[in-house]
Amino acid sequence: MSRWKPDARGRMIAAAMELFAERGFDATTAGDIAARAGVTERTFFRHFADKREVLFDGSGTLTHTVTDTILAAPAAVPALDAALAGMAAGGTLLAELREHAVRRSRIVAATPALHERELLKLAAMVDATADALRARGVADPTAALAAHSAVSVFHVAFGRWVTAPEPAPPFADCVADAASALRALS
Amino acid sequence: MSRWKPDARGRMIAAAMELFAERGFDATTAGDIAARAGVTERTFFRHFADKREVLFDGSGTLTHTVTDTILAAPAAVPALDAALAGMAAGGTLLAELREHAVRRSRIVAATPALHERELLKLAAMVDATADALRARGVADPTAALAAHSAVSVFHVAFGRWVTAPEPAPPFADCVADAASALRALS
DNA sequence: CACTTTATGTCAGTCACTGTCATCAGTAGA
DNA sequence: TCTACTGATGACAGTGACTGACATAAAGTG
Repeated sequence: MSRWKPDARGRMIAAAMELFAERGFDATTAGDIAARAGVTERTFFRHFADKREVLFDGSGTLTHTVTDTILAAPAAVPALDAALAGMAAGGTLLAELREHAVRRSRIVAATPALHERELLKLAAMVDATADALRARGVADPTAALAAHSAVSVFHVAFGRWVTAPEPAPPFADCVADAASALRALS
Repeated sequence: MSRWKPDARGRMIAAAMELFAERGFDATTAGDIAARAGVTERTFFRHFADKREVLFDGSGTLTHTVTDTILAAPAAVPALDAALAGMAAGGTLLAELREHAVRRSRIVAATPALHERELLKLAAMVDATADALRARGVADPTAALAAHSAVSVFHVAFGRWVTAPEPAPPFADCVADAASALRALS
């Protein structure tokens, strides 16, 4: 018998999602989340750098999947195509947890502070994508612009995917639609 | 003789820029800024929604210039071209205050919290740009993607413009360079 | 000259977040 | 088995961002 119940981190994430959905982000204190998870406020801040981060626990994994896919693409694949393949791969990660992704996105959309943090995570994805492209030999500013474009496609595709009525379309279809609209621009 | 010295807002902005540059954002309290500007902390928060906003006072004007330019473009101009024209127009606004823009961008780059807020302002520019394009009859997802693309070009162009050695190139040249790299992607 | 509006000061309060120290289960080594 | 040592947690005090409520007085308005 261990001293503490296991998966305190997971309990805090679940508690935060519930409380944010029930009362909203601003009306929920860090202490509230901690109490529902059965820990102290101090423990909450040991796991999460700030109150917003509790909703963005998987963003590192997502970005990692994206860059792995880009780096694994054959060298002949053009920059934008490689980046878009990364986005599609990241999407399959989300698709496994659609219910969670939808609930989470509703909470984020309802809270300016969380929306702002989401933009930071997307920017981190842009940077990581650009780094991966540079590692493939793509020069700036092409690498940066391809990364921006691909993440914009991901962003638009994600927005359509989470708001689509059930049964949800495959995430890859949303990416393909947005990508073709992007290519039609110029 | 008036009761208060005029332009409290401008004094607070100047004081914040000085203090952030001297000691950094985190080591500067709202009270410090207020004191240097000759007001109280409460007055600071009456003018700025939070400590970060003091560095983003002109962002509304910038976005407004962008959308005005987009709406004023002839109807025959394609979506992406209209959006890029808006970005170039916004750039001329910055070019008038290059010294300020450069100092400000250094402070923002050195502070994660300010970088995050800047992303929010860019996202607001994306939304406003997309709205302007929709008002021109551009449908989604094309409007959203053209807006994202144009603001990405602005972002990349701005980054190159502020870090360019003197004499600085015209902002419009930076936009043109980034735009042609964007078009070369697909 | 009243009356209102506007920009500020004052003060108390909540809450996000941090530093520090104590506690104690589990683990590794003597 | 005894003894450090490690790691996750609790307890607690402190700083600073931000808010609400009320007071004040210059400047505008009739």
